[in-house]
Amino acid sequence: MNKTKRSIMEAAIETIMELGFAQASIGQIAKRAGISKGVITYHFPSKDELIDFIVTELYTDGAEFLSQIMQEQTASGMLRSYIESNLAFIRTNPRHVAAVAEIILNMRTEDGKLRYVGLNDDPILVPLIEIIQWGQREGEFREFTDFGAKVLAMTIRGTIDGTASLMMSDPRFDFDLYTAELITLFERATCKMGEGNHKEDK
Amino acid sequence: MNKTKRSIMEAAIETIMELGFAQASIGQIAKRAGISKGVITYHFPSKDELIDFIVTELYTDGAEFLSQIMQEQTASGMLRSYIESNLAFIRTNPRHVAAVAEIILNMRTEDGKLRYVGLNDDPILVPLIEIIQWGQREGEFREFTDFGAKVLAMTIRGTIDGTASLMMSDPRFDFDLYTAELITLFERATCKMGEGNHKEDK
Amino acid sequence: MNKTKRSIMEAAIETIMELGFAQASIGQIAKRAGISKGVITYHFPSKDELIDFIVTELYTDGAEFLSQIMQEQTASGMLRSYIESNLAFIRTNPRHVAAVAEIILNMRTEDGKLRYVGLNDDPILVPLIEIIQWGQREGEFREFTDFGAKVLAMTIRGTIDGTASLMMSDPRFDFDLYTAELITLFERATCKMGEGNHKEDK
Amino acid sequence: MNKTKRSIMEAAIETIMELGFAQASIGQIAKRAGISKGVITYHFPSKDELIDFIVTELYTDGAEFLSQIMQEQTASGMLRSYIESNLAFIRTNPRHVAAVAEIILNMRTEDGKLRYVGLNDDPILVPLIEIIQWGQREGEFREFTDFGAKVLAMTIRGTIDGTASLMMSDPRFDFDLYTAELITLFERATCKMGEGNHKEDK
DNA sequence: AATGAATGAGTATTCATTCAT
DNA sequence: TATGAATGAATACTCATTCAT
Repeated sequence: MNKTKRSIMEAAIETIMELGFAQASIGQIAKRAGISKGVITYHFPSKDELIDFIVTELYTDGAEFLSQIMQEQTASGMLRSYIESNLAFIRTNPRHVAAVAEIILNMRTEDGKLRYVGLNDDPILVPLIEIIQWGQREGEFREFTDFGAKVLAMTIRGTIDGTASLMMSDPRFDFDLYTAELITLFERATCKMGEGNHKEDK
Repeated sequence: MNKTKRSIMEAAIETIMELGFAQASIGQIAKRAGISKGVITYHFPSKDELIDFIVTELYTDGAEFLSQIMQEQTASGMLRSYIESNLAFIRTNPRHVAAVAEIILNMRTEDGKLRYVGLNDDPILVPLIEIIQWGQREGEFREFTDFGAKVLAMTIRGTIDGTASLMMSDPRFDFDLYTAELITLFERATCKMGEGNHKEDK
Repeated sequence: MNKTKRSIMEAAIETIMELGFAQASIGQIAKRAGISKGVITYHFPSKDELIDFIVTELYTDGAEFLSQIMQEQTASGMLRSYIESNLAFIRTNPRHVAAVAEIILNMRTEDGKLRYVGLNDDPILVPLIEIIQWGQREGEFREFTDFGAKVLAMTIRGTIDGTASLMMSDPRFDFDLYTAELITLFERATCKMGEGNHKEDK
Repeated sequence: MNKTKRSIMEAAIETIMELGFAQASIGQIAKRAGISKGVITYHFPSKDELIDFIVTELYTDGAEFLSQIMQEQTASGMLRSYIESNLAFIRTNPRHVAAVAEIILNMRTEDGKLRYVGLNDDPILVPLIEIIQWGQREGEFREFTDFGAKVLAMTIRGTIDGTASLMMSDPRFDFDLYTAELITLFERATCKMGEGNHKEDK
């Protein structure tokens, strides 16, 4: 919508990727946007609000993109869909995703505490844990303790969250292959023994 | 050996944990060490050298600690040993490990490039990849493409690397249970179908 | 043109004169300019660039001022003109000249070497040496070895360069008289014996 | 006499020559002397006293060396002797002389004023002025106003004072030739017309 | 005599923010 | 809307000096 705000956001993402969050000063962002510093503080009363805008924008995009996940009939289908759609979203804008990851890991409040909830915090893991527990109840997945389900969920989430920077650091990164490998990996990690997974990874 | 240097290192680790790498200024570190800023620059000519000291010290400790991994007869034993010993090392000094993770993710050179090789860089993954390929050759593990082995290695490494901050953010963190769960998870992810792993994780 | 840059330059000159180059900190300059330190680094990205600006500005002014020297018909006229115009230029802005002399004598690069070519370096002496050699060829001046011409040139240049600080340390300094005395002195030093210089110095 | 003090002085001179006065910190001096900083402050309660020692030592040496100047019968002989002996002294220890010149030009008191009297101050010029006025009274030299005599004295002194750094910046510097050229130059500048100085400087 | 450790004031520079135009 | 100027706090680092050993 607001063209200037978006272009500032793009420049900020570019700057964060290039210099890291801590070095992404308003001056550097303005330089990359080809505007003066004042323009930024005009559109974003404070730097915090610019950062917030970048994060929120990604979450809004993400929520929309990911709203169609939960239409699978089986838990393993759901897990596959979860991984596929998350990675697909990352693929649409890896720079934005990677920048927000940088922000989340580094942005702090005045008293030094992380400003955004960690990537491994419960609310984020809930959907995954629910998939796992559903699969277990249905007999599709192996046994999991509550803690085991959480550990798996964290592993999956952590792997997904690492994808964007992985993708950007390797120009020949094969996204489809990577997705297939991860799905295989986590299907193996969840399935019951003796009951092979017959799916042909796309 | 050198008491002051170690106490400065401890204070630096504490500061990085509390405020994050970017906010861990010499002033803040000195305050936590209960000394004046000058003492730090006396012992470490530049902040970079202090950071380097913190990183190197951990690597030295780690190299010693991990030197006894490779004594298993089977690939799955080796994988288990790899995970166990890495986590055990993290357990000995999670704050130091977490601080170094912060450093590696954030420390940059003047031109904005990451100063330390990323956690997912090949050299770090090599031992893991070799274990996986060995298990596959021996018929212990399932089939892996080269890329598949690398993806698994990255997943394992990423999960291990996330442990320290996980451990510190949760005071009731059950280390043994977490270790067992991860071993189970990755044994499942590697084993052949139909040939269950019968080991009861300790 | 740029008012603030010029006022910063003026304050810097004043500070260098008052405290010396080494003590002329950005803080002191800002204090004398009645502005905050930030203004200086806003207009001059680094202190070196401020210093460079001060030096270059003087050289630009000087080049313009001195461009009309070389219109005399005789070597002794030229020498007189050289001295007169150099001193006249110093008179226009002795503080600036004296400050730049301080800078040239003291400004060093990181490795400790003088940053600006010395006042006695060849390029600066060339015009003077040419005048002397011309006068000798024409039979106006006495005999000079190459080295003798250079020594004389250094003496003349050194005397001229010392004028600004001389002038400023003595409030009753008589500029015209000083100029006349120097011209007499160096005419005597160059002229052939027995052929008096009959000019009445202005 | 005191070996350590002298070696510290030598190191200080070396440091001042290499880095300039402003950068000649106690640390740098200690490094060049191969001792710890503490040794310096042990022997010299403050840096100022070290500097004073360096200056005083040179003046003591100089006073002794120059005490035999005034034994010439004529003013022009005296002038020649003055120049010769001053240059000869500089030749004995050009580094010390150059370092002290650096000190005199840069050392300041707390309030920013030059600590040592300038090189062009009256007391230093008095002997030279007396020689000139004597030569004029005796009819050996040309007419000089009081101010003219002072200007000449300043020129001579300035030229002599510049010799040390000149000498050190040029490894092929020919001291004897330089001395001869200066003597010729200033004899010409003082002599009456028509009464040539017939000496052929070697 | 000599040393290493420690201190605190001072340095240039970076930067988010404010403001007048 | 947009800009350039200005501010003041914070940063890493330097250094003369003090002190215990």
